[in-house]
Amino acid sequence: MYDVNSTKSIIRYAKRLKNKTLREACGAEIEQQNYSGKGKYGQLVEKFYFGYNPNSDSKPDFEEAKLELKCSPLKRLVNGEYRAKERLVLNIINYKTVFSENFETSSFWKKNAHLLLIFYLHNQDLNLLDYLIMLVDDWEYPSDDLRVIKNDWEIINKKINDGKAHELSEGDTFYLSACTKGETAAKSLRDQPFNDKQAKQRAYSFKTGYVNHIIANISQEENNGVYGKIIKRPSVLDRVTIDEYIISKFRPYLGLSTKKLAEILNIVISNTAKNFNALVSKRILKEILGVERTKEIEEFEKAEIEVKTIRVEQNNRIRESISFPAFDYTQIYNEKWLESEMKDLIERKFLFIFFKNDGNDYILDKVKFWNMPYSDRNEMREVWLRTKKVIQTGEIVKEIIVNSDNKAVKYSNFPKKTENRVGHVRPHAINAADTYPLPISEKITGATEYTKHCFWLNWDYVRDEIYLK
DNA sequence: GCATGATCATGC
DNA sequence: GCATGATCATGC
Repeated sequence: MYDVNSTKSIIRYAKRLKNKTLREACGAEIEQQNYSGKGKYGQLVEKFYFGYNPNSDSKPDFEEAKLELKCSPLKRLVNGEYRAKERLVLNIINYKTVFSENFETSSFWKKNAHLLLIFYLHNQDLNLLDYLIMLVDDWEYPSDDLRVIKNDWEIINKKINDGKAHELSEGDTFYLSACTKGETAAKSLRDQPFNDKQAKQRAYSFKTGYVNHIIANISQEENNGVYGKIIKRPSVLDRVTIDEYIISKFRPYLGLSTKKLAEILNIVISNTAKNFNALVSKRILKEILGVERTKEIEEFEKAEIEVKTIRVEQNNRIRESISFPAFDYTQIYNEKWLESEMKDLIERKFLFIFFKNDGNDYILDKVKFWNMPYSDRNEMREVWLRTKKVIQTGEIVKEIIVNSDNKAVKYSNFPKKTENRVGHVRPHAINAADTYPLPISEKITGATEYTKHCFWLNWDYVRDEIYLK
């Protein structure tokens, strides 16, 4: 089979799984398997392909070869490409011991310095024994990634040392994050060393964006050049962190108008677009950070950074609240908050680019990385729960009013801006006829679909908590 | 002036 | 053709 002392031998043996299913690759005994739960696939591979019993040791799975085995699902996009279905969850963070660790000697590094990765194509219609294994390879971190990951690890450790384990968020970090682990909030509470408050159990994980980068590397898709890097030389990150580096790149352009910036950076965009500033700022972002126009910013993709462009008026008023993508009513109906798309979204790291009105034009004013504090995420949870309730009851329409243009305007029961300091729900569609299906028919109208809506961050929240802070 | 519903240009 | 990242429009 393979030599447990030889990294090469293990990897070679693992690669034979490619283009097979577990049913094909393992003996008949796998048919009688009796494993369950989320890590089931990995357990089956360990037991029936590699022939050892799964453990939850602090050591790597292949101790002698210092290799940690990880199995993770892929999904297929409409255009036929493959992407990570979810983040890659690594070892659990033991709040009581990690605070005294150094990165180099940490439980994270001891276990995960060298990964053996098996990516299979998830398909909810199939038995998991019949999932097709698409990619198998080992993974060691490129030096620029490793610098970011080490800094991420230190950010997480600092928060635990500051007695803020309960406030940890995926948005605190770039590639390596502290993701929640466990079915329900109550079941997963743990003690932390420097605060009496219990904290949700969390595990180190690689963000989905970072896993996509690993996949692209392994399958050598990256050679077709979809990504452009900000960090050209990894040693840059010896002196500054990645966020400091990015902010410093903006500094020479602060105070310049969009018009001037477009001129300097040779950007031609018709100014009739509602997202004119956003398009300009995206282009500016790439020009300033030295990324080709046609390419995506690699570090932003890996860290799943949400870029938001904001116009600020002279009196600091921000005219518009901040939208997110339209949500799927049925999805929210079936989700729990902890596994919800919205929780994922607001736990992300944001890059806010503020343009301020100086009377004539909008001036590049402030550039700021931000992620939502713990208490505000809890408020957003209330907005989400209220939204879910409205969908569940089917009581969506509050009233329909015919306006002066003889058009019917629908008013909903979704959470309003006045109800919550942080966020609200409003339409986000091409027009009122642009809808998504409802899981429960609308009570008053009987409609089975409803105008697309999304969650918004309140404009005054953005002003007070992000722009002015 | 603000809350809330409606809508638009762009790019993939 | 549709999602995205926004801004516009109306009425109180």
